[in-house]
Amino acid sequence: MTSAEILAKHDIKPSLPRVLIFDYLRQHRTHPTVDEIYSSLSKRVPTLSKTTVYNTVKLLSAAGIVKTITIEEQQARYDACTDLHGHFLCTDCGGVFDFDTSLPDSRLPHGFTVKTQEVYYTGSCEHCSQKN
Amino acid sequence: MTSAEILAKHDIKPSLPRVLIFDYLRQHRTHPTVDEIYSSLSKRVPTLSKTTVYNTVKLLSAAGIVKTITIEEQQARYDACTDLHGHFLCTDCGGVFDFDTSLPDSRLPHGFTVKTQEVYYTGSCEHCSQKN
DNA sequence: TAATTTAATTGTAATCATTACAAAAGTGAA
DNA sequence: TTCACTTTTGTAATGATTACAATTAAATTA
Repeated sequence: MTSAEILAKHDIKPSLPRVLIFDYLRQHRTHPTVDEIYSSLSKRVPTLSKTTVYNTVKLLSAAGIVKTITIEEQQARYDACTDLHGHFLCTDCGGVFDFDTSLPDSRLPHGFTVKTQEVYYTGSCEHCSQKN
Repeated sequence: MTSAEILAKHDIKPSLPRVLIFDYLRQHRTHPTVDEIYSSLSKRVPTLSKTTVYNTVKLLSAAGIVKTITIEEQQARYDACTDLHGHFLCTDCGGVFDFDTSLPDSRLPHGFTVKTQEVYYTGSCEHCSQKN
């Protein structure tokens, strides 16, 4: 399914900036920050505003078609893959990697309603582990 | 074990501000922010600096006796309880609640070394679920 | 104890990600 | 075209965090 179709299905008008940003996230599974999205796209679309990137990732995240990754204090990252998987932050090189995971077995307090579930690990990636 | 003893055991000199801050976190299991810690303690210790709170929670977190909770974009929260449990952010009222959880069954890429593991859920707490 | 070194704390000033907001541009209907 | 509405943009705030230099406190040495 095209990005425009997915946006439309979620009642988001598939304007050019929105399609570009969503496309970028679907094609770059590196958990980019707003700055990375903006820097890459503004080369091809010089009129793009960073505010639009902020607005759009918030919109896509609220619609549930993009996940906001808050594994770092400094800035948020975004992921268009909403299938179940964990995120691993290498505190040496700063990279964020996917890993396979189940959901944990959780007992929530009574009456709580779940919207999102995230599994975050930190440590050292293979490359940085070897250097230490 | 007293806070001072725990600090000493981790080679952290138990200065007054450090003991106060660690004590505060051990007694207030509400996942306070730096601002909340500072506001509460500065009433009794007017000379306390917010920078010291930042320095100290970073120090305690690096020592592994405090967990940094990055479930929100806006600001970090801190938790002196390092036993296994999940954190639930109510996106309506902003509260952060503990819940019982196992660790998920994860397959990490080869060679990765794990330092911390976090399970974050978002949604609505019981109180806010009822209002909706 | 006094002098000296080292570590911890403080206050202020930056930094920088994010948001607020109002103006400009785009879109669609009548 | 004109009007109403939505989206985008640029700039200016906001606010959490960090950098840094100065002060204070603690530990060490003579």
